[in-house]
Amino acid sequence: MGTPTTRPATLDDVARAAGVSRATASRVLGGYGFTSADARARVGAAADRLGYVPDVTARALVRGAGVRLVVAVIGRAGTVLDDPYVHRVVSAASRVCAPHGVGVALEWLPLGDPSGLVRLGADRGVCGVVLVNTTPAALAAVPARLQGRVVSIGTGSATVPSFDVDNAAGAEAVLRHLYTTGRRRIAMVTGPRWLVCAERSVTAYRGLMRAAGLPERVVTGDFTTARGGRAALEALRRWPELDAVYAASDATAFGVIAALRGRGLRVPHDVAVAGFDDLPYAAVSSPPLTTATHPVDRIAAAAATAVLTRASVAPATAFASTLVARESA
Amino acid sequence: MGTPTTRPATLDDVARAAGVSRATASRVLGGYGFTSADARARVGAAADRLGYVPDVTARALVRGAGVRLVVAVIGRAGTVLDDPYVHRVVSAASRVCAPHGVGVALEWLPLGDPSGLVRLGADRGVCGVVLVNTTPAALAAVPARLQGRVVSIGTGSATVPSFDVDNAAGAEAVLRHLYTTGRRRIAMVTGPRWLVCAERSVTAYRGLMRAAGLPERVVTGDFTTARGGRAALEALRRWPELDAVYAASDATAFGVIAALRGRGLRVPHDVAVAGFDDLPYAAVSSPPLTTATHPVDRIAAAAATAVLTRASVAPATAFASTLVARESA
DNA sequence: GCTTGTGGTGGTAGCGCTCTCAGGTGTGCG
DNA sequence: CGCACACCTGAGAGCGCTACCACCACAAGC
Repeated sequence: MGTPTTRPATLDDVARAAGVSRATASRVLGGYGFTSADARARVGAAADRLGYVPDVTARALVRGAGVRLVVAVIGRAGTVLDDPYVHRVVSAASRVCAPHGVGVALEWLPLGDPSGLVRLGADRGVCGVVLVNTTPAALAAVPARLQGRVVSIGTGSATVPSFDVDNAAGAEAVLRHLYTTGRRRIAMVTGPRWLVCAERSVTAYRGLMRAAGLPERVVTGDFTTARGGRAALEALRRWPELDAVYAASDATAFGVIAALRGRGLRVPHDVAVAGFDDLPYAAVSSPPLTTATHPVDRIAAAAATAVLTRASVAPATAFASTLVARESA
Repeated sequence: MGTPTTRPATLDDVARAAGVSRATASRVLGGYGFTSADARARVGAAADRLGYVPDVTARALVRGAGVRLVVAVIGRAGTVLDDPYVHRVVSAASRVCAPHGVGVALEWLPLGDPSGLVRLGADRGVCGVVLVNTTPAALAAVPARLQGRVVSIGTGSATVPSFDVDNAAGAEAVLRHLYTTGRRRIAMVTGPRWLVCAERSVTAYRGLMRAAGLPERVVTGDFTTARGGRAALEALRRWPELDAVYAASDATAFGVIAALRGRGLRVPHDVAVAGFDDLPYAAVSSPPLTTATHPVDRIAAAAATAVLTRASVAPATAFASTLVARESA
């Protein structure tokens, strides 16, 4: 339980209480090297009698391990940090890191200038980096010292393993649903065009449309609700006949729905709308949004785990995305 | 800029390059003690020529300062960590901490058993704690070593300063709006009853109803959408005549609206619904939700800053909440 | 006997930093 | 001239921990 003393117990205290040397106590607590059953018992007992908690700071110092994981978000402006997507990444990473005594820091890497990575590479406090919204420039800017400590959510590279949702499969599931429910004049509102992983959805959309002999109708979005609304109006202007919109994110879809309604169109009766992400609100929006799942928490947890354990991981891990058919499409 | 060497530069490297002792370099970089203009110039130049970044780990070790801030969420089950509210607290805290080389860790303190605080008190890696969803039990369990390093979002105590939204003012703004738009049979769906800060809204509601000579209609909720829906049905059963619902959170309000519609009632024509939080989705929901602002980001940033700077702060800081009148009420 | 393990232990050198302390060099003043 | 004082500097002692290394005891093999 731990006697509440003024000063937290140190390894020395534990060793002294157990009648062994600091080295032996360290071996027992660290679980390495040879230790007798007797030593293990005594050190263990002493440790939890004193409420011993290892000092991650000292440990990191001597191991050169670092003490916080940086979630580096690449984007156009500081506001990308407000994206609920980023929130979920940070929370999931934090939950993985907490038991290791590792903290999480959220940082912004301006789009086109990922030189901040150099500083992160020089910072000994950093035990690893999770890149969000990867760009080729960022991948190229990863400093040598960080090799093997950087992972990416989104597209990776030979040296940076990636963890991502299977955008193509998600897009296909949604588009197939639109098709089987009779929609043929389907437009897509994309994510930001510089985002490699967002482009995968567009590629999937184009491929599917072509395969079905349907015309391609693409409008650029940026994952936000506001832009989604504007994109919907543009789509309507260019293709007044459209009967479905596939939005690259749920937030976009909400904007699309609001804009369509503003034009007097009924969703899904006149125009079906589907999103991507399956945000919590998607289930309670009006109408409830048809979308595809995006297991951000599992993705971020896997990414953080990979950094923390430094285990060798596959260069690219894809997480399944499945259709959630509700009422908007 | 920093020449990309294999090993990040240390203070020794900087001192040697500047031709001064480590102590002088430390004084210059740390900005304390006496330093000559000459020394300052040379050390500064050497530092950024070498791309020197102080090792927060070593610094924390010698200062006994800790290296991560813990956001401790008190709640019924592990799932409270998925609350978007918590996400925002973590992100805002992280943004404040990042420049200091401090990470953020998210932890869950089971409701009724805040003994985890004892462990945090023994953990030298922890530089402070931000308590979310404070309970009296948690306030009492704060270990001595953590005194002055713990703040609370929600109600505090003599030793734990608090930062919170002005629930009462927010509730009043919303209820006044309902009243002036002609609603008289107003029910409230509350937050969790054990949450001190949530009870402040209920108290405000009761006071206002009483002052207006209106009957009090209170149903217990827990801030979730699902519970909001069930609470709305219960309210409808008990008071079929009601013409407005004040939900203690936007998430609750969404559940309420969905449930009311399920009963064939129109919002706001038959029943007005207002929430509290002003989530991003509130602006695009259908109908757009009337609610009151909850500046979580500013609150969390202030809380984190207080812990980090250890400056003396007022025992309780309230952040204004203002009405956002949209269409649901 | 001597070697070569095998299982266990303690001494101790740092990791990179901060900060105290003992000095050193002026400058002003009695 | 002596003394106080302000300004500046470097040596060095650790912060708590890990891990390298030397050592010891005992057993087995030649």
